[in-house]
Amino acid sequence: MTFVLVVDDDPAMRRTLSINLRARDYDVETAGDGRSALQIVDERMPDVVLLDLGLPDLDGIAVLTQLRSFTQVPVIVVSARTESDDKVEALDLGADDFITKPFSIEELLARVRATSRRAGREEPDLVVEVDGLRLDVTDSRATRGEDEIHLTPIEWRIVEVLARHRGRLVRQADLLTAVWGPAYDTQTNYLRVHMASIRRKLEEDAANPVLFVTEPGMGYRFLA
Amino acid sequence: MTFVLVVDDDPAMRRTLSINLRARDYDVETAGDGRSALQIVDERMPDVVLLDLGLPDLDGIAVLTQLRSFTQVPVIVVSARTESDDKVEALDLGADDFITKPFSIEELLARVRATSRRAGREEPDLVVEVDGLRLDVTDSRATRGEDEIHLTPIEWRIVEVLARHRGRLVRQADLLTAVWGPAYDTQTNYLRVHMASIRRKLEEDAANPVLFVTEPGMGYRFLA
DNA sequence: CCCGGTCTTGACGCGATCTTGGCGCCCGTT
DNA sequence: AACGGGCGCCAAGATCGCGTCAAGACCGGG
Repeated sequence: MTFVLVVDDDPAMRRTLSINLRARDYDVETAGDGRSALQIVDERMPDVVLLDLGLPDLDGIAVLTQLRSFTQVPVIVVSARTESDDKVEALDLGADDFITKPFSIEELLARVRATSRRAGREEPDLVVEVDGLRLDVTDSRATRGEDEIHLTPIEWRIVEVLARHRGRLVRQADLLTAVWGPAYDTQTNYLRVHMASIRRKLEEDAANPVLFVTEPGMGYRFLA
Repeated sequence: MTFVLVVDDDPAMRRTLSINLRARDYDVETAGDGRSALQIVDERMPDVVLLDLGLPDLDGIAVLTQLRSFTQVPVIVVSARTESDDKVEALDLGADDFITKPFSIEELLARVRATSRRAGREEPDLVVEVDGLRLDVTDSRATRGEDEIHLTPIEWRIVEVLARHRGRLVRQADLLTAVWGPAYDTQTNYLRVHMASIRRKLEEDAANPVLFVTEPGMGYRFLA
């Protein structure tokens, strides 16, 4: 998932952007001033930064300069001022794009897409290894030693959800909606059947599961 | 020296931009319509293209689409229309930046600098060799031993995407958007047909593919 | 204007995958 | 001891996804 940092001193703007970005499946963090923005970038390294120029403490331009001193993170500068000088300065300082308020959410999203696409962003794989078994969830690849293990799409989706909540209980309802969508039938045994085949493929001893354990009446849990 | 292609139907605009760009030591070529623009890009491969949307023959959007079908050259779209839809469309089609008329020459120059700077991180040639087969993706050339193998534009785009993610699973949706743009039809068999012809040309035994393997329900994977 | 290459679109068959219903076991409750 | 909920398991049938083929649309060049 793409991680976007929104830097703006106006809480309403932060809120609007957050809601819209999250609705498109972006992971969003916000900052209201330059210092916290720099800190967040340093700690969490976003995929894209939306940077408003009018900040209370540091000038946006100063933030950009400091950002560029330690990272190449893609930055889209947002500004109410349309003066050309601002744009020139921002772009020359290393901004990747520039957008003036007011703007449509669609345009912003398009610029975010374009920018993160250019940056060739790649998220690190979600990989789980336990004795011989290796599960690369993002790559949908499972191996035990040298042997490839083939999982079907549905099996991967189940494993993925469980792996993302590694160690924690995932309720049946959550698992069902995650894999089959919200319109699933409560009274099915989808899970029982598919969990069985997952265990056959991934467990050493499918009859005594160690990795994929069931919590009767509640759900399943992936131990790694 | 940076080589810029200016595409605009207004001779006065071409002239103004040329003068200003040349004054900054850019090498400039101009085109007044879409066809000649495409031809120039094909023959001389500029470092940056300034593309006006209002062209006499082809729509600027159409030019952009065609450009993107054979090159990743950085494109800055210039338009008099400020409607957000235009921007969204242009950016999603692969434009690198968007600027609306009227603009100051300084802003334009800054965007040109920013765009060509970004493009400057150039990638090494992508060449794959496996037994007799040699795929030079950057060059769009394929050979087996001494024999040239001809791939069509779409086939190259598919191969390119897969080769860039060599060994990793590329999901159908990603492949589709990479080749046909974001507005693809989910229920199509583009991929099936084109993968078939790619295999006929590149695999030793097309019926038992070794290089381009399919992961049913998920996507394709290029093994090298 | 025709022609060759390319891309799209629909249809079909086959194998993999998913669904569905039923059965038996374990275990806690009555 | 009987019962029932919850689960693993199985196997048959339905469905899906893919490769394949062929016909038509489209496009650029001669």
